[in-house]
Amino acid sequence: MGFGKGCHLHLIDGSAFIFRAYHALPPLTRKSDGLPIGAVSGFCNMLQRYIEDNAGPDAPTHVAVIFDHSGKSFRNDLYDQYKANRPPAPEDLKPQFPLTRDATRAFNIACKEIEGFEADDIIATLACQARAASGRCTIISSDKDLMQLVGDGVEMLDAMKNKRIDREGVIEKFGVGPERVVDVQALAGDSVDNVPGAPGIGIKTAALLINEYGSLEDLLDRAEEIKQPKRRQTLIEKRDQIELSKQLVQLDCDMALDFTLDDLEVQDADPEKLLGFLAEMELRTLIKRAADKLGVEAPSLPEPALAAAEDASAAEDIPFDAAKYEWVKDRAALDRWIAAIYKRGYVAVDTETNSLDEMVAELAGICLSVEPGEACYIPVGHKKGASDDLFGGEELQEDQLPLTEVLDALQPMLEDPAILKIFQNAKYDCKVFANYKIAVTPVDDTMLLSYALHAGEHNHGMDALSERYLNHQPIPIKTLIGSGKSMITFDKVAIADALPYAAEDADITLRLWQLFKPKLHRRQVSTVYETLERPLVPVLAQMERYGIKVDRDTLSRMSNAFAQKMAGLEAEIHELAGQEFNVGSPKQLGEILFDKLELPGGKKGKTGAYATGVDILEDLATEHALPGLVLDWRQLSKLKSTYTDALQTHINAETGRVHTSYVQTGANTGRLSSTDPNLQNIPVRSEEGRRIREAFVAEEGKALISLDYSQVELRILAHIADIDALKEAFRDGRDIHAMTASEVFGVPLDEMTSEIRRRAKAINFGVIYGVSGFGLARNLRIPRGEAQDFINRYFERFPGIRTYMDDTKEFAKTHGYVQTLFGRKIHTPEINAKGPRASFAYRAAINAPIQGTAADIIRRAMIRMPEAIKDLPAKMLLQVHDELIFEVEDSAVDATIAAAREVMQGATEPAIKLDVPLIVDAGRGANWAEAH
DNA sequence: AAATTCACG
DNA sequence: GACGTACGTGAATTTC
Repeated sequence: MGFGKGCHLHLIDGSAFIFRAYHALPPLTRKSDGLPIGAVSGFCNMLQRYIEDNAGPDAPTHVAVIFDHSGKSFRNDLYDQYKANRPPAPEDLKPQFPLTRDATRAFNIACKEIEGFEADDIIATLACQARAASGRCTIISSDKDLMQLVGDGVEMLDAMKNKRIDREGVIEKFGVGPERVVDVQALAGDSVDNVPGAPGIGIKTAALLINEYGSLEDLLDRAEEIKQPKRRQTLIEKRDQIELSKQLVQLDCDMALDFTLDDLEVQDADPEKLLGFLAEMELRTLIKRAADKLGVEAPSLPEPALAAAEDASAAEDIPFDAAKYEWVKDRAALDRWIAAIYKRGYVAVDTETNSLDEMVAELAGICLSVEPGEACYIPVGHKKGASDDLFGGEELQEDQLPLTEVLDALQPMLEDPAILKIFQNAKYDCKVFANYKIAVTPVDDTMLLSYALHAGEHNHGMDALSERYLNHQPIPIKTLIGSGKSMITFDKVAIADALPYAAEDADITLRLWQLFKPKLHRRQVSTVYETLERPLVPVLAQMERYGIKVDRDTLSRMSNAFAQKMAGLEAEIHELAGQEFNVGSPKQLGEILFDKLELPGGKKGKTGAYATGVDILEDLATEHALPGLVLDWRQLSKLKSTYTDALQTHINAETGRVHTSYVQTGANTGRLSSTDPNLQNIPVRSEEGRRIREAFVAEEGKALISLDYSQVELRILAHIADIDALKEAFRDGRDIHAMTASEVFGVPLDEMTSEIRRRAKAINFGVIYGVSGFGLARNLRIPRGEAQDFINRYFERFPGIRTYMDDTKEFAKTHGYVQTLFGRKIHTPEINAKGPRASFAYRAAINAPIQGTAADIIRRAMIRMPEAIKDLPAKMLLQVHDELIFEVEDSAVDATIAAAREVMQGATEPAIKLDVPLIVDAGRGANWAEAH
C-alpha cells in the first residue's frame, strides 16, 4: 500500500525513550556477563506497551523509531556551542545505544538515523511528507522542539502522560500557534540545548512580542518601536544571535532520505526474532509477556541465565492454589511437616494470633512452608463464636491439635541452630513465641531483606511485596475479620476460612525469600542486612518486652490539671471571640480570626481553609490577645490528649510498664520509628511538656540513665564532606555553632552574642536539610535577602559542603540511590522527576547519607550493647534516634554509663574510623526528666 | 480517608 | 521564567 489518504504514520522519538528508560529504572545488568541493560530493558518494555496500546481500530499503518546519530550535527557548524553544555552520556548507558537499535528491529519496526542530522529533523521531514500525501501523523514524544510540526493532520502524543498535544496544546505551551513556535523559541532560547536566544526574554515575553508584531522578522525590523528600553536595546543589539537561534531551532523538513514513507509500513511481528532478542538480553518477564501477546510458547533461557535472572524466581511460575494448602489435624501430619523441614534446612513460618499487641497475643495457629505453592496451617487456638451460648466464646473449634503438643513438637526445630526460620516481620512472631518461652533462632526476615534492598522504592508490607514481586494479590484480612466496629479477632474465624489466608502468608514469605536473598549480593547490601538489620531484631524485641515503667497517678494528676487550665482558657477565648465555638477546630478558628475579627493574613491551602498553624498564630499574637490564648490551649490539648491521657491506656496491666513497638523499616534513612505508643516524641522542648517525662520512672532501687550522641549529624557532615575547619573544631571540643558564627559572620569568639550564635546554629542545621534562602528567612524571621547572604557566606567559607551537595545529587541522578558510610542504600526514585518533586528528592538525597549514617552508628551500638552490659544489673529500654535510655540498679549506675558510653563512642569501629570524635553525654535520675 | 496540627530527633 | 521553599517520623482531631 502506498502512503496516502487514510494512512496513519507513527514516529517514535527513540532517544527520548532511551533516556526515560535509563533514568526511570535502577541500574540493571545482564546476569550472565554483567552487561548493563537497564535502559534496553525499559526501552523494550515501552515498545511492548506501545504495541499493546496501539492495536485498536486507530492503529497506525506506518511506523518508525527515529534516533539521533552520534556525533555532531549540521547545527554545530552553525554554532559550535550548540548543545555544548550537555553532559556526556553515562558510561553504563553508552554500550546500550546500539542495543536499542537491535531491539527496535527485533520488534520488526523500522529504525532510522542519519549522520549529521538530529532525530528531530528526520521526524520533521517524514511528518511533512505524510502531510503532503494527505495522511495523518502522530509523533510520540513530548519534546517541545517538535511542537512546531503540529497541525494539519500532525499531532504529538506524550506517551508517559498518555496526553495528545494538538494545536490547542501547543498554544497552551508557547502562547502561539505551531507556525510561530520557532519564533518564540528563537527569542526565548533554550538552556538545555544551549540556544542563546535574547537575554532576559523568556517564553511568556516572547509570545507577547510575536503576537503583537506578527512574526520574528517583523519584530526585528520594527524593534525601534518597542517601548521598554532594555528590551529594545537587546533586540537590536542581539539581532544576529536571535537569527542564529532561529536557524538552530528550525527543523529541516526537506532532508534527502534514502527511504520513503512506503518503507515504513507496519509489519507483523516475527516471534522468533523478537523472543530471540529478548532471550539474549535475559529479560525474563518481558519474554513471557511478549510470548503471551503473540500466542506462542515462551522460549526458556539458557541455564546460567535462568538461575540468576533478576527479579524472577522458580516460584514465579508456580500458581497460588489454596487447594494445595494442608490443614494439619493430627500428630502424624505434624510430624511429616517437621521431617520435611529438617530435610530442607529452612522453613517459612507465620503465626496467627488474637491481637496485634505482641505482649498479650495468644496463638491461634501456625503456618509453615518449605516449597513454593505448598503450605500448611496448624490451628491451635480457634474458638467458636460467642453466639451459641454463654461459654461459646471460650470453646475450641474441632480438629485442632492441643497447643502444648504442637509447641512441644515444634520447639526443638524453632530453636535448632541448623534450621533457618524465615518470617515476614520476624520481630512480631518471635515475640509471640517468646510468650511461650520459645527462643526462635536463627531467623531471616523478608521485610528486612526488602528494606536493605529497596529502601525508598516502596514499602515493605507483605501485601505490597506480593503484588509487586509475585504478581499476586493476597487474600485481604478484611474478608475474614471485617473492619471497623464489627471487627472480630482471628481466633474467632472458622478454621476452614482461615486456612487459605494463613497458609498463603507462609507461601508468599517463602517465595519472597527465594527472590530476595540472592539479590543481597548482587545489590551489594549483604553487609547492611547481616550487620545492621538482622542482628537488631532480637535486641529490639528484648527492649520492647522490658518496656519502661510509667506512673499512672502522675499522668492522671497532670491530665486533671491540664483539663482545668484548658477550661479557663476556653472561657477567655470565647469571651474574646464574642461567641462560643470549638477551639480545636482550625476551620471555626480561622473564621473567627479572619472573618469575624478581620485580622490580617488571608487564606491558604488547596482546600480553601484558613491556615492557623503555630507560625501564623504567633505572628497574629502581636495584633490580638486571642491567638496567644489559642496557642496556650492547643499546647495543653496536645499534651493531654496525646500524652497524659493516651499513655495511660498503654500501660500493660500485667507489667505496669509501657511497651512501645519499634518499626525497623519505619524510615527510609535507616532510622527506627516507634508506635503504640510513640516514645520517640515525648515532650522536652517546653517546660510544661517536659514534666510528662517525670512519669517515666525507674523501679524502686534503680535509676534511669540516658546517653546521647552530641551533635552527631554535624560531625558526620564534617567527616563526609571533609571540612577541615569543622573537623578541627570538633577535635578541639570547641563550640561548633559559635565557631561557625565567627567564621561566617567574622565576629571574634569573645564578642559572640547569643543571637549571632543562634543564627549560625540555624544555618548549621539548615545545611543538613538542604535549606533555601526562603526557608532560613522564615525560620529566623529575617528578610530573605539577608538569609541568602548568610547561606552564600557559609558556602564560601566551607566550599566542601557545596561540593558534597553537588556530588551527592550527581550520584543520585546516575545511580538512583545514595549511600551511608556503612553502605546502606537509600533509593531516590524521584530525583530525575521534574518540578517541585525533584527539589524534594534532591534535599532528601542530601540529608539521607547524614541522617542514615547517624542511624547506622546507633544501630551498631545497640547491637553490641547486650554483650557489653551482660554482667551489669542493667537493661536497655528505649532509643530516641541519638539517645539510649537504660534502667539500672543504683549501685551500678557509673559502671553502666562507662560501659555504654564506650560502646556508643566506638560504634563506627572497626569498619570506619571517623575523622572526628564521637562524644556521648550522660545523665541519671529517678525519672526520665532528671536523666535527660 | 484526607487534611491539619504538633510532638520529637 | 515560574514555582515552591529544611530532613525524618507518629498520633489526635476535625472535616468531608
